[in-house]
Amino acid sequence: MRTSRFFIATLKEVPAEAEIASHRLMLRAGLIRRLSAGIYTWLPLGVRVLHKVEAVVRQEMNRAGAIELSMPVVQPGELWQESGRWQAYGPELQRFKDRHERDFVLQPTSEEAVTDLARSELKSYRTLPQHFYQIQTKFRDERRPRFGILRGREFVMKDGYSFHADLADLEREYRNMYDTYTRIFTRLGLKFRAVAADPGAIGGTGSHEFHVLAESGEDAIAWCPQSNYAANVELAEAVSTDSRKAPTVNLKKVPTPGKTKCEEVAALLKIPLEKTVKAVAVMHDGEFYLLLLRGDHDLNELKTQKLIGAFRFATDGEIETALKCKAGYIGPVGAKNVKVIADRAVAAMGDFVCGANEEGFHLTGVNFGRDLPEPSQVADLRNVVAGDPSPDGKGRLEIVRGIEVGHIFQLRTKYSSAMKAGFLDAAGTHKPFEMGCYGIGVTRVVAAAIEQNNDARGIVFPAPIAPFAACLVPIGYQKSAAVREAADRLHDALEQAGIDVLMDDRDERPGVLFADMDLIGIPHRVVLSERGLAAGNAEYKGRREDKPREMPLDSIGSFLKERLHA
RNA sequence: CGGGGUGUAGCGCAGCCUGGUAGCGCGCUUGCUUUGGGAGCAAGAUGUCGCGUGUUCAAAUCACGCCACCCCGACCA
Repeated sequence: MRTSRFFIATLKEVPAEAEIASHRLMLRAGLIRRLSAGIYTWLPLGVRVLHKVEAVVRQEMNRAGAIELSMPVVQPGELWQESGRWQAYGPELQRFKDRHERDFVLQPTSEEAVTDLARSELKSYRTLPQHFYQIQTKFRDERRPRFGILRGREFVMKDGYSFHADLADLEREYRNMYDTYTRIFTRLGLKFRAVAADPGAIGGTGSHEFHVLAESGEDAIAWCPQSNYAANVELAEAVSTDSRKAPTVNLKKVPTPGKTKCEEVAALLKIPLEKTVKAVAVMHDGEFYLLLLRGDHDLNELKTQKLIGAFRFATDGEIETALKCKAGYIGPVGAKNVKVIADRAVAAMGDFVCGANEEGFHLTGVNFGRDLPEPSQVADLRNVVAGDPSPDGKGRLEIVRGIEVGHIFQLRTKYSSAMKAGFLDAAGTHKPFEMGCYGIGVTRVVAAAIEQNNDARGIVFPAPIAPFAACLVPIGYQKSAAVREAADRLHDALEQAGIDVLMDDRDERPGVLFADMDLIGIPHRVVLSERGLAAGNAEYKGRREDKPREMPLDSIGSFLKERLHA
């Protein structure tokens, strides 16, 4: 391919809308353009990258025994009412009516459509197992689309759905997909990690997320280098190995005017933050709860919800009614008629500091049993932090950030039951399908890969997803017949050898050509110049390398081939 | 959805406070020069100043309303 016949749309200046590296670079390199909030056009260069990712995904899915199909983006609302997701989904689900006033949705995933297909086509255990997948456009009306392609409203996803006669077979396919995903992300050249996850709104039991590791990731992952345990922070169990020590000091009320945060109180009293306890006030079912956490710990809302059910934070008014004290100075001591749940770490504390339930005062030297009753309940309420013991007991946790690019679930019979989708088993009894579902954010993979692979000059594409494998930069193509002839010949030879090469034959100064090819992130670069050609040489440089190296022109082809297959 | 911010040429921005001729850099077009890391000179083209209403002799500029977009939070997979 020649740039003169392609479409290069690089930008020298950075569009103001882009905050993170991948978004900035995708705009600047001319991979995408924004059409509306969270909705992007994929330019020719971007489409090539997208197709490369799709090709790897397709190959590995096929190899794993899944079969590709394609389901409609527009789906009847009826099906969604049947599964219950019409009600369960919030405004994220894009609904609309057709001219006959019938309800439709834009698919955010396709459980309903595929389950509908299965119930009419898969009627016997003999037709099982079956795994259908598609690579399709999805739409979710995100409350806040951001980070360009990373959290857009329209995106491309590989979504696969498997149907099984029993749980054992579902679990077999689940492991198969775990391995397949591991192969896919490895082949894509990404640094990633599979982590235990919360099944969330899709429902079901077992679930793993695949995260590309990147500073800008929206998710926090707890992992243990010693054991390779990994879980989303939402889910990772916080274990406390401390045990409570006997009280050594007396209870004392100290003035802390204006100090409402644990950090401020700790600073004022010159004590470590770990000696303070914060009380988080929440409401559930009209009942007032005080959740006790160590000052340096954060509430895990997911764990809390699992423990007490759907809850919300109490308003200042509710706090004053329940405790007769302004928010900021509340605590468990003397709290009447409220449920107190202590985090495990708090339950192990002695001589701690907490709010006195009196404006402007805190208590020091607080001890359970002596100064207040033991908490009515002790539970895991907090997010794990770096240094916590790993829940498997084999080391200490680190916290890394990741971008979720894949998620596998065991749905079990959530959809098949709701939609009466089942089969006859060998004994002739009707059973609902055991279902699995497996997603990969294809467009998100592109952004995540760039997030993980870039430098000051631009994108550094992993070879498997680079829009072109190599670029050819002839210096003075439009001026020098010698350069032109040599470049044309090399370009054609490389293409014939099956190498995806982009020759930059634009009439631009060398600096422009170099800068663009670097920005676009093509992994291998060959430069031809009059000077080099006179000595029979070409010049090679890898995108990650600093210095180019000279080599004989006629060895470039075989050299590149070797590099590409390395 | 709550809070904050921004809408002026394809992109990045100034002008607005203090109302009166629409500006700069990049990009684009043409010509000449230049040609190994985003060239130089010269000449040009490009604007419903987000939309609407109002105030005024006069609105990019002031007021009100709306819309779009961005950021933080909440929410969500």
